[in-house]
Amino acid sequence: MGRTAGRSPEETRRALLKAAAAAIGARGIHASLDEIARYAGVSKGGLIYHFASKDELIMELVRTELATFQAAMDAELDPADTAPGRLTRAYIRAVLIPVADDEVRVSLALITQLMSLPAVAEVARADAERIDAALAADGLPESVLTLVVAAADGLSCTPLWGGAVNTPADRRLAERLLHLTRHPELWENLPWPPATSEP
Amino acid sequence: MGRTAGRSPEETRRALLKAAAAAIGARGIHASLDEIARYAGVSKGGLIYHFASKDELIMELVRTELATFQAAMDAELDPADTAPGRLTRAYIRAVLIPVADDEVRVSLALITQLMSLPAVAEVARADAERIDAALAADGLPESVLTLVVAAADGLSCTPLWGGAVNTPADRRLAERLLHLTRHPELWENLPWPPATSEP
DNA sequence: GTCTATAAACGGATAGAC
DNA sequence: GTCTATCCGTTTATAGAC
Repeated sequence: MGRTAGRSPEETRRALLKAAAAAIGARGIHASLDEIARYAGVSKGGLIYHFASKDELIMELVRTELATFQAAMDAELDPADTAPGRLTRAYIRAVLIPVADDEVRVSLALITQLMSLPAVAEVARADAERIDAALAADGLPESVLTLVVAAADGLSCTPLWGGAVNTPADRRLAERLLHLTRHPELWENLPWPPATSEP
Repeated sequence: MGRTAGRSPEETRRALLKAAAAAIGARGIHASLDEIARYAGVSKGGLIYHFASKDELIMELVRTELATFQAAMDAELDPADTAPGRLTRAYIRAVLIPVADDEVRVSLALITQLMSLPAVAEVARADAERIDAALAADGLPESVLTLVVAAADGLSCTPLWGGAVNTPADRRLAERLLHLTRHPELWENLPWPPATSEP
């Protein structure tokens, strides 16, 4: 798809990154340069002109993906919301945004494929740590934070196993998670049994 | 590792499947037959004797992995537990079993690598649907089921992003999830706001 | 039942034409 | 700035020896 003529280098680069995301998400990390290039409407030689190696293309793709999620979180941050948990609420909303069903699967497949490369895993780990630290400093009790983050992550990764996303039940749960971040005492004050082991 | 002589065909097959799981989990779906074979202590030719093609090896591996999870769930089913939610409790325990930290990452990497093959994705989807149906018939209110399954899934997939697993907070959450399956009214009777949209 | 040798295809990357 | 042609290493799979 896409023509060759009349495209700026920037546009070509973007087209190549988009093609790489689609190809790798659909066919795995070993989608060939030839495939990616053709999907972007350029030749393999043309791809190599823009990205010196496959590794370079992939690392750029990873940086783009991580930046995209960060941007989504920023966009979901409500400026009017200054209560504890505001960042956690943005995280929940950001994690559950891409409701375009099959898109989720491709996106998850992409990131997991990318994670199989050690260099990528390291970058992603550092990024995850950064987000975790920010969430931990968001003013919510740890027990509530653990719950809502785990549940949001769980909802977002069901397509990994082929499950459906964004069902009515999922949306209702997401709303309740958001509610809990505003009223953490609801969860904390439930009559929990005493912890079973370790002091 | 492992000698060639004095091994029954069944043992060799099992060794090859185990080697394939290790190699693919560690190095991706394109771990070569040569690597897998050497890891199992046989030659590439020997591998091909037992599995006619790489696809056949992989599909067998997938069937094995899915059966292993099912077996874990069965093992976690408490015969003395006849209350509603017994299957869900087994699911939560099974999902959170492999506490051997780095093992989780390899196992998750394996399944996501395998999922990049369409044939595998189809088999896994059918299996997930089967489990979902069983859980839905487990006698828990939908809202509680959705919560505990999502949270358990979320806990189990954090290593995907490089996060730690089985932290004290995680274990505490897991216990609370199990508790909720025995007392679903705790969750249901919380003062939730009315649903925001759709009738 | 397993191994060696080899065929056939494919992948990434380079050189240089246009 | 992009494409063609090509090299070279790797991979799957086969044929046939042991």
